[in-house]
Amino acid sequence: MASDREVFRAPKGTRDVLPPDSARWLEIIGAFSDRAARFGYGLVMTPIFEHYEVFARVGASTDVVKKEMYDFFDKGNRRLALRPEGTAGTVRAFAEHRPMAPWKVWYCAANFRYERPQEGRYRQHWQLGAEAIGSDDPQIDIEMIDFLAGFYRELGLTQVQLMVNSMGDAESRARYVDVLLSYWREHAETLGDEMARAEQNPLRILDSKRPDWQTVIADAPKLSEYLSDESAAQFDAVQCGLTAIDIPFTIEPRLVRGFDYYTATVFEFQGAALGGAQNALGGGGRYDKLSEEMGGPPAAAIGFGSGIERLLLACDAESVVPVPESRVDVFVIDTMDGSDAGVVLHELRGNGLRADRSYGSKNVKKQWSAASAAGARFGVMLAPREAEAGVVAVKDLRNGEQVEVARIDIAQWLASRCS
RNA sequence: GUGGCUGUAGCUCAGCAGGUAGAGCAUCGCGUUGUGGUCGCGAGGGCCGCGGGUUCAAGUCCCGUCAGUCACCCCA
Repeated sequence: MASDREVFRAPKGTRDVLPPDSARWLEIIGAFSDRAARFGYGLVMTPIFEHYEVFARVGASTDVVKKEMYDFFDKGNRRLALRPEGTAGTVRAFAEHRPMAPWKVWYCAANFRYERPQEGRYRQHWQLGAEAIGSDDPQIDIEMIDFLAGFYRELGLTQVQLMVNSMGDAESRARYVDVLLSYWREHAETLGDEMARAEQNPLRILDSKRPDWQTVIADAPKLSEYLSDESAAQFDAVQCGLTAIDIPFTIEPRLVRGFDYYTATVFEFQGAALGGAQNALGGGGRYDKLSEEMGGPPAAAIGFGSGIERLLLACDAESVVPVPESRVDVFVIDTMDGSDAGVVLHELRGNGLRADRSYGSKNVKKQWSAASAAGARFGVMLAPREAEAGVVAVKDLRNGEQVEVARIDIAQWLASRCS
């Protein structure tokens, strides 16, 4: 593929995040971390790869497992896989360590899926997520959605729509799936060669975007009509809770989400400002049986994941979370051999100032130019004449005014002006 | 995985119907001697994604490939 002269490129579907753009990532992750702390969620970090079977529990009929998993055998012949989503590894950790329930954790992690890349859809993508394991209280569903809705709001996003649905419990869903499947069979002609998919996972067809199916899908039986009393009551409680805290939502009966493990409440935030089909900003739902399937204790749970790359796209579309201007407080210019600058910088940085310099022997003009390019508020020049007098020249780059400050006072002098 | 579109300097793009590459921004230099940002002038930088084909001649046409992108699939 790559000839000898060709430069290496990041693998298909992956991207580098570089400064200054990376500063937006810090801001977003910081905002999430801060919100997580306010909601009582602690950071969890699980391995980037797990035993293949851990992720396989996500569901045998989900594409993420069936055809998108980066799985491999290691040198010890263990079958492993790169994490395709955040929940499975977290639940595995819960099952393994059995922390006190409810276990409320958040993460920021890269996920890997072998699929055809597009904008907002990558083979390695990052998700911010949270999981609350060990409670079936619908109050925690509400808290979870509040967590994520407020996160978007605090970033400044307004074009975000929340869809909710209930997948019901196992019994109600089984009943519904039967009805749905026979409905698809009645319309086998429309579904054509995709009928096999309908047979394997009837729910999957519901959220299809194929235009020629839309009328058939619209008339399909609704899961809500088959919910057990208990499931319906729980779904009601969630809706009431959301209304009570002024979180607008739409009930979307066709929202089924991609993973087989979901039960009861499911939700998804869509970025209205996002073009294209990649408009799901984040989503999640309950997975009340997953812990047991991982060999853990029975533990009802709920969680969500939110893609950082798509979040950035949404931020671009709404012109929020801009790339911050990179600035330093002070730029040190040394007209001698450059070693004094090192000492001064050590002092400045030790005093909490953001300070930088040029490297290598650069003439004074270039150094001042570099100071300006760095967005420095002050330029501090170390030069023989001033050094003899025990002072340094300090120039306010905003107005060009220059003064002399005693060398021993410089850190204090600047610190008091740059806080 | 299926189908469509795109691929030219670091970035954004122009290059008309095939005749051996241009702009803006960025970078660097100069406008002397210890001072930036603004301004003026100048310079460097492109196997035109890669490989093959058609042609006297290809950035420009054809095929393949890689990558990006759009729709489907699926999802964040």
